[in-house]
Amino acid sequence: MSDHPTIAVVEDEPAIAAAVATRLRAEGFNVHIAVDGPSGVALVEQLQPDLVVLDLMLPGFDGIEVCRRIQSDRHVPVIMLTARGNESDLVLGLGAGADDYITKPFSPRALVARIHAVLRRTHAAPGSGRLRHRGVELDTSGRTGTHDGVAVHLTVTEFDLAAWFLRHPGVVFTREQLLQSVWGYPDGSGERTVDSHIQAVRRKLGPDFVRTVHGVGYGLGQ
Amino acid sequence: MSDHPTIAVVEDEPAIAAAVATRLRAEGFNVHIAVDGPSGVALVEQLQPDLVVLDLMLPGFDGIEVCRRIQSDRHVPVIMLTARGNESDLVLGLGAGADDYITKPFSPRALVARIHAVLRRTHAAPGSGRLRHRGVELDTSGRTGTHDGVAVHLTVTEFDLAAWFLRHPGVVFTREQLLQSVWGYPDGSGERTVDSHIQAVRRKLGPDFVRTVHGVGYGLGQ
DNA sequence: AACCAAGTTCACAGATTGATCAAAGAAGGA
DNA sequence: TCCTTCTTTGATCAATCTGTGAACTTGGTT
Repeated sequence: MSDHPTIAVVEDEPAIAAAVATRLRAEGFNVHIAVDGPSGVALVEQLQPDLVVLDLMLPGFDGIEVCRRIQSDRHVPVIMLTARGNESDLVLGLGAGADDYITKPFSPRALVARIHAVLRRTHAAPGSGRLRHRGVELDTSGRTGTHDGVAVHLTVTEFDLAAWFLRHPGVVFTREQLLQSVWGYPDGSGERTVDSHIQAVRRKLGPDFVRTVHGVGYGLGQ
Repeated sequence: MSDHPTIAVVEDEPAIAAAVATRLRAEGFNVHIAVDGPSGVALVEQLQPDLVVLDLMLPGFDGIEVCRRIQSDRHVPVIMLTARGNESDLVLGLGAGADDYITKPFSPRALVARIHAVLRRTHAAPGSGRLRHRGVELDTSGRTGTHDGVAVHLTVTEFDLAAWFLRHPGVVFTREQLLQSVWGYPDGSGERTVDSHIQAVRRKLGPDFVRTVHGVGYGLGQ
């Protein structure tokens, strides 16, 4: 994690987005903005922010859908922005994994207060011990895993390897890098070792869980 | 256990849920929200909160059912929210294991007061309580245990070890961690000691009570 | 199409780790 | 003190995991 928390703001009204961003930057946050659903999802996946401020009324597809997609990979704290009185959306939003909400119009101060509250809450329990991606879920405290809802048995190495990929989505590692970081080996010991365990992980968590990059190495499947 | 008590709020009206959550957070509680029965049950199982605030009128399946499922694993204090005058539900709710109730509309202050009262009652005597999991039940005040209803004799170490697992469901501990936390030993003293007591606990509380994680240690059986 | 490089699969020997047991040592009560 | 009960420890055996090479398949290049 960085020094200052990173926040993604997904909001289509530029005036509001800019106002929020300015205020949050003044508070010392690192702020990035997206103006519609698809780019919001992309931003969150790329940025891996500490928190997302999400407008429920968005062009493209709506905030509920964004919320769901954001959460499918891993849990990111979400604060929803909503029009007053839109109760049903709220219910859906909280159900889709939002952590809190605030109704428009809101004061910047109120938003900042909520953000601090949510960050305090989620950071205190670091990572919450759960890693998710597609149909795969790992519980790092219990060292258990599920694939499409069914529990799978993972050996220590398999678990560590899978967890490594889940913690570094989108990054491709060479076999040597994996031996160093996952195994802790100094260097050069058998590269087939990695292949073997990749095979085991694929068998247990699905063939597409890890992606092969020919001539380079492996990374988390898209 | 954490510094601040954790509370799960299961309530479908977002306005009420949010109001309650805000108030409770201001009191220093860790608050999580679910908006229907099924996700409520899931939340409680995942979160293992210190207390549950539960609306009796819920979409999905009703609060009584939620209450029953929540309690099946272990006892969690439950405060029910109910509409005034719905006496029959109250009776059912209290029968299903709720600890207290409060009728809508209620003042946040009243709810907070009840929560403190219930927590005092259950937490204050930290040695008095019941721990449950599957067919195993431990009475921490009497230091007695039952397995599938029949009383079993547990030695001090066995009881403490079993209780430790019950208080940390889903978490896997190394032998060294167990020696530190259950035995209070500084380090390095015989790891076979742990094995021996695990064996004893298994013999008395069932082979699946503790789960072995090869290469890591032990955890409460799933 | 043919070729070479890189990735996949498989089986198994060796190593690591866990289960079990017996017995010595400690603690506590009669 | 003696006896009982509990705890700890080391030895042995069984289960499980890891690393490795060889055969085989796939992908990229000329």
